[in-house]
Amino acid sequence: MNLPSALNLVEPLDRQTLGERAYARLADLLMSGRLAPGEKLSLRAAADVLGVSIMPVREAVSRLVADKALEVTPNRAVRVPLMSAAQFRDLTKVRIAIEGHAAAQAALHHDSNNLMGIARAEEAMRLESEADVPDLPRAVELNKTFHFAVYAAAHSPILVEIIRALWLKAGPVINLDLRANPDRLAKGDAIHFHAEVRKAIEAGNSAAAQAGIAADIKGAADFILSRGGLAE
Amino acid sequence: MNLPSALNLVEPLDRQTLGERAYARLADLLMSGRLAPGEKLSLRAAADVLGVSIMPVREAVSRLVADKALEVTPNRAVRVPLMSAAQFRDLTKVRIAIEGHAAAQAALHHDSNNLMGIARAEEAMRLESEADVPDLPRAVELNKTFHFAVYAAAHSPILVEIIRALWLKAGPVINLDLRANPDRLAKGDAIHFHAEVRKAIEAGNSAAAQAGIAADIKGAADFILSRGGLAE
DNA sequence: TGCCGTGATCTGTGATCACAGTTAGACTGG
DNA sequence: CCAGTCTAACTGTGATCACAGATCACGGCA
Repeated sequence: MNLPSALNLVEPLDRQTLGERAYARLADLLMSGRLAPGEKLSLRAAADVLGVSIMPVREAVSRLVADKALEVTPNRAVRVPLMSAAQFRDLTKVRIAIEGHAAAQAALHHDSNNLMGIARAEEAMRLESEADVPDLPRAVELNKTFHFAVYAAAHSPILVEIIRALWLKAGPVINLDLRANPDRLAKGDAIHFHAEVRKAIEAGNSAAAQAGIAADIKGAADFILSRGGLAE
Repeated sequence: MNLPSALNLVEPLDRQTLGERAYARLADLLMSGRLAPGEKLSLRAAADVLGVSIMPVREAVSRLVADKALEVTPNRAVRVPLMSAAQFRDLTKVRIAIEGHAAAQAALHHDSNNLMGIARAEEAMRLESEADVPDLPRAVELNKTFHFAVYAAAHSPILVEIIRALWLKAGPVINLDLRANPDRLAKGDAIHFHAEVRKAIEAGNSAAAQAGIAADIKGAADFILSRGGLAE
């Protein structure tokens, strides 16, 4: 190991396996709500769309099933799980606890990079939602960007990973709805809470950051529940 | 659906897939620390041991990799991840936050069934650790039983699932060590904290339940860290 | 008209094969 | 005795095939 000396900046040639890419693709579909609860997913059809054999898709799906972001029914059919109102309430409570905790940690442990990322993400989403004709899919994406910018500031990879898994479950329910209803975005609740969270984190006020995230999550969840589209 | 009339008590023939069984087996090995960090795992060898082809093992492993309970190195070798001290501290902090939260919820939402389960689990582990020659693997198992009896009392399936994933990561580090060192078990810290947790939950004292679990987790983690076996 | 058998077609699961990349060890040349 | 090379045995990944079970539409019987 004596010679190279020069280019140490060669990144290790990210050899992404097809399975990983398939996973990333499907996970994105779920998180952004383009796959609706109850919707079925055929391995072969998905493989066809992705232009690969079913093997990579199988790996991706088995991961998502492990995360309970997908489920395979006793009748051998893969679909995105239907969520009962009770389950959704449970999920929301857990999200408030964990994401709230992450926001509080972010207020305590952030660095300047984090602040910049959070501020930029907040502004991007604010601009989009104040546009005359907001691009809803883009708003959903920007909302995610903002939240994860906050959580990244907690400097806890494990926490971020857990939250990602939660979003994988919540995405189909929440974002499917948001896509169909510009109303709530226009109302500006999310924008308002996001600003509060940003200011709280900048001020190092962990309790306020936690409360802001909790209010944001609860607001969206109550909106979904009030529309009564959930089973049982 | 008019005719059967007779046996309504036929359980739906739990068709467990080979992949699931392989997953359960490997997950158990990890959680109980029988697979040490850094240890390599060959798909074909594992398939051979389990008496199946490599397909079910592949599914099981890809799930565990998704959970970061296993990892596949850039050189194509699956192994139990090595954990740095920093990562272990992060994991411990997250565990304290989440499992503490679950214990607090358990104190608030438990029912009598839960109390019975918790009391029974606590006693079983106390008896084992007070034996002349404690069966360490069994003690590890009973410790897990107790903790999950507590978390089940929170009545939040999602929370329990998250904690399970955390134990999958912590198992190899913590239980490998515990298996080799009866000292800490004999010292009785865990037993002491468990009793406190049980009493707190029975009394509906959420703060005390949370503190007890936190102390239990922190005690074990500090013990591991003090032995300095972790990298970096 | 209403119901039930039936077969074609689809499902996920599992096994097997092919392949490229890695590793370890014997071997060779200095 | 050590550095280098080459080979043989392994690794996970991906594709393909085989199969049992589920689904659904068609058609005939009541």
